Amino acid sequence: MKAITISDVAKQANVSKSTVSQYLNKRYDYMSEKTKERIRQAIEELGYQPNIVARSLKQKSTSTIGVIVANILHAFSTQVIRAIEDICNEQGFHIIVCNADDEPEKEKNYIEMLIAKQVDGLIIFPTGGNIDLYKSLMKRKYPLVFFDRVVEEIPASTIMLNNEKAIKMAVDHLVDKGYEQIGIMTTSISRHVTPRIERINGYKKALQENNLDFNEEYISTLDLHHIQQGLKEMLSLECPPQAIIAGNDLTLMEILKFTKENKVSIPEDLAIIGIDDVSFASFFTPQLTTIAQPTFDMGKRAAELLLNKIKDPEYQEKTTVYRFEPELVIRNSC
Amino acid sequence: MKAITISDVAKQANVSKSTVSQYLNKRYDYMSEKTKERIRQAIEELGYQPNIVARSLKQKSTSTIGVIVANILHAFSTQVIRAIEDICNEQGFHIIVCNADDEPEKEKNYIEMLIAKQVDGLIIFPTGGNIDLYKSLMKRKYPLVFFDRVVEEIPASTIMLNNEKAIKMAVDHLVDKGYEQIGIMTTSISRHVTPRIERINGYKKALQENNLDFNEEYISTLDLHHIQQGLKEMLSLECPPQAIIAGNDLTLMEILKFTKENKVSIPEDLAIIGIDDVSFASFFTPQLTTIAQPTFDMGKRAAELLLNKIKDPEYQEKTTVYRFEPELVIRNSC
DNA sequence: CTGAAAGCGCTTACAG
DNA sequence: CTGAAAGCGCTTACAG
Repeated sequence: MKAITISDVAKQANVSKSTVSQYLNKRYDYMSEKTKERIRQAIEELGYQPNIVARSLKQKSTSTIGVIVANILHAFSTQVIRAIEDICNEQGFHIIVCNADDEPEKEKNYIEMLIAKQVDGLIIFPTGGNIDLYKSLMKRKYPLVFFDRVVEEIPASTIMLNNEKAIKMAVDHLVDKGYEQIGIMTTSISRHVTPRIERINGYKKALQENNLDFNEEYISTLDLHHIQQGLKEMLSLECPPQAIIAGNDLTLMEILKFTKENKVSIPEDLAIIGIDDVSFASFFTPQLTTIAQPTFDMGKRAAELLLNKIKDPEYQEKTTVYRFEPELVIRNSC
Repeated sequence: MKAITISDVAKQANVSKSTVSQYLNKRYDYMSEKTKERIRQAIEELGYQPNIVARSLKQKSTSTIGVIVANILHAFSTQVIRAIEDICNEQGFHIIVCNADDEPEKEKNYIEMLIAKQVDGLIIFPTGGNIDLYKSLMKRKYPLVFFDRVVEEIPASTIMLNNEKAIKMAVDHLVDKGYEQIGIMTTSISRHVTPRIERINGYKKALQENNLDFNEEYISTLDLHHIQQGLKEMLSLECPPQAIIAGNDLTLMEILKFTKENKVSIPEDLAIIGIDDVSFASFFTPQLTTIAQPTFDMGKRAAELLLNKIKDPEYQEKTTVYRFEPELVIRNSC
């Protein structure tokens, strides 16, 4: 079974390929009704479907964008992808999603592969490990939007949560509730991942603003599988924290596993507030107070920005970092 | 900034395009070391990247497969996608993921779009609403694997959970624990979604095998946003069930929301067992007993099957429906 | 060991 | 109102 091409349609309809192509692209300017009808019929009879690869080669545009997330295990990534997909779908774009697993090497391969596949633009949660590559993309004016992480030196549009505000909301809420020894846990910052850094800095600032003492031992930045151990140590301090801020969903889940196994009751023994509004927050026992990110809006904006850049290469944005506001969802875990 | 093409490289290296192409495709058979080296250098100096769109047009293969899930909100879908991606990545394939939202119309558009984009094969969680289209794919021998849903009349390879066994494990476990009034809730079966149908049937069978009475009122198949109401009604029966089987993760979450809001305690007032091992099962209070699906293996198999078919169009499989075995994870909710 | 030529399936500027 | 021709960037069978 050979594929049907535009030539077959042209032959069947007794017109030239050019005319069929005009028809397909709805450039009917001067096309006679009869011709249109003949082509329509031929297409139907043959079950013709245009080959988009051929069109892409000629037009130098694939109507496809690449999305490279740092770690697909965070529910945050999934939600953002969903939002991006929604917007792209409305505009006839497809997305190819890749998961860099926080490894610069994988990220590099994916970027190169996606470019070779001629995607029209890229949304990247950058690992931060490929500065030269990012730079060359910028120089080539490749449509590019960064997500969730700022890369110093690279003036690409970047979608971010207002992380300092998020932490400040968490600290302020805990203070309101009467807590003074407040700890923070998040996943490793060895690669200087922006949100984690900003959350730690925001934490220090917020303590100051509330005139609370800062205690280095109340900060933990560990790999996922060391978090439970880290929490154990923090709780064994002479003066352990009364409340913990979980820096993201996976960290929160590790903390909850620990409290469950060790019968630490929330919030009596330990108050908890998490960043990222996890799916089970509302029916967990106790119901979990969280700082929600506007994931859908953030993904939507990233997609819109990128599509604008793709459609108009001269498109100039005003700012380069777009900050989104977090929301405090008060429940019962603190 | 014009893109660098194979002609530029050829010129720079003082060889023909053919030779560069041979080099790129590692057909070094008789290529002299000197030529190789010159080409290598030219590529490096120019920063050349092959245009895969052009190659695809010529080779009639895009090294890309399409995955259309019925509903991306089920964690099951996400996990399966992850597994598919892992396998594809190993073999140099990319995936384009689409979400049909359980709407046949959307599914149809996606299938046609993906074919127009010349994907090499398709993994579909079929809505069941496009029989003719599925048939035409089969006739054209388009590499195709169905997932999670059987479509009668279409003899495509299909990856399935052993749903009857899953339910039987759930019922048996509940019976072991002394429960006799066992209900089941799942999302709507109006479109004859296989797993839901099989789960309901398996439920009836399992009751019989355990010599339990069957009560029509203990079966609920409702849209997600009516589940809480449905549960309320079931619990208001004169003789309400003592245990409920949740047919999937989203159903389980609705049930848990209800029990939380109405202070129904688990398992004292109501025992619960869920199909799909939700992320919070191990640290929920009480810890949730579930029937886990081997999602990773299932996704992996789907990808392997499809890739085999793509590589060898004559590839003949033995069976057409592949059943995977569920696993009972005993915790404390029943 | 390497090159010239044809062709993949489209689109588009131009001619008539 | 419609068609012939060139070209997008590759690959490949064949010739030498």
